[in-house]
Amino acid sequence: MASLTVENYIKTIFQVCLSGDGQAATGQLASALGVSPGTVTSMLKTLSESNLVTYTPYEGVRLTHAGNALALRVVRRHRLTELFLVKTLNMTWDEVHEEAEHMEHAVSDRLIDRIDEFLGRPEADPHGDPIPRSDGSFEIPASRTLAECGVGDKFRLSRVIDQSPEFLRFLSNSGLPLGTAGQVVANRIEAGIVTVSVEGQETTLGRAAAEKILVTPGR
Amino acid sequence: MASLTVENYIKTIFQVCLSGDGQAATGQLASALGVSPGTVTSMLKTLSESNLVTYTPYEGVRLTHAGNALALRVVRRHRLTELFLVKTLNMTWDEVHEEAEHMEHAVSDRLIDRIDEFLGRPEADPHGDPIPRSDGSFEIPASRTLAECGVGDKFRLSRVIDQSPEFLRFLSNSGLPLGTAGQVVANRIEAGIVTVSVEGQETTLGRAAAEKILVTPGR
DNA sequence: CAGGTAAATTAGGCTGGACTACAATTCCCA
DNA sequence: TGGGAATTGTAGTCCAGCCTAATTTACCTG
Ligand SMILES: [Mn+2]
Ligand SMILES: [Mn+2]
Ligand SMILES: [Mn+2]
Ligand SMILES: [Mn+2]
Repeated sequence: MASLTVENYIKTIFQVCLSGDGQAATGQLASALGVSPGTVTSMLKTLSESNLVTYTPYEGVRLTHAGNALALRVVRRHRLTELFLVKTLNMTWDEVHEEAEHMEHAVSDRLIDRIDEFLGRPEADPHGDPIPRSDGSFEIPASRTLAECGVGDKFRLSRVIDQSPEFLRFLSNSGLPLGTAGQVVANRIEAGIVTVSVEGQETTLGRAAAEKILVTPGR
Repeated sequence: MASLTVENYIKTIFQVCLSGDGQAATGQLASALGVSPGTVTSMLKTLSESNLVTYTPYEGVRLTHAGNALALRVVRRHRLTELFLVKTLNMTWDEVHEEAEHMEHAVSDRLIDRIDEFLGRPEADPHGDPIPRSDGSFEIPASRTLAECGVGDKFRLSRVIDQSPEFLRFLSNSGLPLGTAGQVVANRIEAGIVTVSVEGQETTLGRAAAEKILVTPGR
């Protein structure tokens, strides 16, 4: 059984690898996990001996097949837990991450499978992040950022990259929850602004914000 | 913040004290927690220094006010979690204890309060154990064992002492879930047998089983 | 009331997971 | 292309929780 600490390392390596070049650097892990670089180095040796990662000093670390499977299980527990809390207790998408961060280590895979069934085998969590399936399969739906959209493009808000409670609340308060359908009415790179129309209501976002929002073609 | 280990010690001390003379002995804690007696002794010193218990070597340990408050919070989290799993996922009373045993350390008090509200501020968990309230109050409803009932007594099954999955499943399969109303039709001490009638159906239990079942006056 | 037994404590040791301080490596730019 | 800065790795230390073995205490019984 992997300890809570090991699960957190593996999940973090998974996420850093996904959002980069497929490798995780010691420093990235250290800051993501809130520990010192030396601590990461020694843990990487441990994980390597457990055959969860392949580690090349001064170069980086990547997950083995077993490590990837463990990461997917932890991510699955996290995301299904988040959705479960939203669906049953009406919690909001800015509240659930913190709770799931702890619960992901405490719920059994059996319980998670029941939650999965209860929720009707959902494909995405409250932030639009895809949910790994119990058989270990995992697909990332195609999408682009709102900033990449051209004027006139119709879209559906499918995923949020910046999951800080502040940004999520900003989106909710701006009438932009997950699933929102709308149309881009302006995208001025020089001005660093994207304006969208949602149900007749126009909202203007800064470019940085627009880059944190993923959309699929709408309507 | 109390660690998972500390929470487990405090909860166990609480339970051992309740089911005995108000004191917990080192050996009882060691076997309940599955650790060696020496380990318990050293932890008791730690807990004592944290002012969670008062510890008298060779005599026993009891909870301080702060220790009692912590124990009640852990028990509250455990029991509300159990009931939540039963109500939302239709889990059975023999399945939920194991899950709650882990989740009780992972769910925040804020989340538990929302679960409490969602469930309508229940007074008892799926096993009939009373749920401590968020203000720290805690009452144990009066009851007696089924074995203490006389012939003709009408009862309602209010709580189960032996919470092993096997016993709980036995009760379910015998048509004796929590809340069952019935009547004692025989109680032969010599034979070590108690017979009850539930909805016209008679069931005979051994004395040991009858002592593990608590009832309130029925009808 | 002495001695044996059961329970508890102490002593010493181990592992996982963290830190700091220092040394080595890599990278990047002048 | 050499040297300084940033990054990474190493060494040594600490603490929480656990263990076993040896010792001490308490209790009971003859
Ligand atoms: Mn999350
Ligand atoms: Mn999420
Ligand atoms: Mn339980
Ligand atoms: Mn219970």
